[in-house]
Amino acid sequence: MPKRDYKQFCPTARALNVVGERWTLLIVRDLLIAPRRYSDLRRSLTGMASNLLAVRLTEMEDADLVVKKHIEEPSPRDVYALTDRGRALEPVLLELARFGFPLLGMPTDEQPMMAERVPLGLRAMMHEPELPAGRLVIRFALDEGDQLVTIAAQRPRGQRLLPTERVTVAAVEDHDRPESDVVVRGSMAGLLWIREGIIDLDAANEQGLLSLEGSEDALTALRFLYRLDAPAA
Amino acid sequence: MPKRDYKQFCPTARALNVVGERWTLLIVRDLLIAPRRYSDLRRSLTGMASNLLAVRLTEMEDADLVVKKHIEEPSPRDVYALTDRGRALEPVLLELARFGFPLLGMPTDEQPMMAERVPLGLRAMMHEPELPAGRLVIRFALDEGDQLVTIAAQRPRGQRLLPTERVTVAAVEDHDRPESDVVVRGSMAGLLWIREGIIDLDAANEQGLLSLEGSEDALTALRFLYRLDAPAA
DNA sequence: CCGCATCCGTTTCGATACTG
DNA sequence: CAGTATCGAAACGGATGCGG
Repeated sequence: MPKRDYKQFCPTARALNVVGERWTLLIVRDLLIAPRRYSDLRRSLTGMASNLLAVRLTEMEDADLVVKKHIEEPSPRDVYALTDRGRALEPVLLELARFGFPLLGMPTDEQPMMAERVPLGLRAMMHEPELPAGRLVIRFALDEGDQLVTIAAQRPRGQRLLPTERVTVAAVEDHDRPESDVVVRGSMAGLLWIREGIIDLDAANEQGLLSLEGSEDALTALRFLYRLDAPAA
Repeated sequence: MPKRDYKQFCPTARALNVVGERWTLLIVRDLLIAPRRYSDLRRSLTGMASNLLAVRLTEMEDADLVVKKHIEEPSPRDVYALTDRGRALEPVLLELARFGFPLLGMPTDEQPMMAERVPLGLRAMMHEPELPAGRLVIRFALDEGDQLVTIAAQRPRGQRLLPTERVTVAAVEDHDRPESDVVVRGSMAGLLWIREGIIDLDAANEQGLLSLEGSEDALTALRFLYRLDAPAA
């Protein structure tokens, strides 16, 4: 089996030997949200040949990016989950997403916004290095077509920004929903329109595209984190 | 011309539409160090077909990652240089390199350490988020086979770590070499051996693989930034 | 249905040879 | 030096089949 390989002594080349093939990083992207089964991945990876998904998954198992495991809850089935090494690709995916935002444009009928892509998109849109001090819990209730995505972005309490207390974005179940300093209602597209400068926050609010609720301080922090203020013309 | 394209409304997928093909990110890696001409790239990208390099470069020009320009200094020739959008890939390359380090192993005869890869490698090896306070100028004088690579890693003076004052690693010309707090002599392989835990800093020093010179504080900071202390067993 | 495997036409890649 | 041209090999995309 002659697998293609960059024959260079270089960490980037070594990384691309493992994740450089077509679809591999998009599989990681999906598994970063949650473990998924084969057919979930198939649905998400439109345009990928079914056999190719099977090939990639075994390659990724060989490269120790992914494990296939059997779970009983909520119903018995096999799922693919990231290993520690696979999760180590999260920073790569976030930086790729940041690079890709200016190329994104707006959703269309053929390429609609999908609810599964909201969590990673929110993380990538947030500008972590310039976090304001203090604790901030944001709750996003975004209506994506048929699905309501509820997510909490939380910066843990703490004086200094340690690497382990990075902001996290996670789905929130109803029963353990944290107290929120800000609630964002609307849609991902609304956030994108504002970021692109197509409309500003007030206009979006008036048109019902995006509404923010919370204390003045928390709203300021949110606008800062997500760049929701009108860019200087 | 049916170009392959992930048909998804997703910033990561959009990014991979532009940089996901084979060799593209390795070209960016090389151009991040300095503009290069066609034949420089050919030498660096061993194993790449020459026609494919030409194809990639025009694709990358179309995608506004690269521009071809004519320069007169030091001698008249055409070079390829990154655009702003191309340089925006630097964080992606750094994260990929960080992911790839554990897969790197040690240089061999077929895959030797190349001097051109030292600067990006040093940046990726450095652990930026945990920078100690204060100013620190490190000078690396690394002997890679036939070439002596001299580089300065400098953290600008300043109280807080602002995103614009990230640590930079740049080649240092003799005439504008800054004062250094630490001088590291040896080779990249020496650094890697220490990081892999194969030998410790003292042993490397005794065997002439790596030597550090500088004040006690600066040495402590350096060992911290580059993880040169023996990992807890 | 779910989780693949097989087949086949098309696209991309790698190696080498060749040109202005 | 800076690319083109050519061609066989590998990878990909799409459809279809098939056992559990």
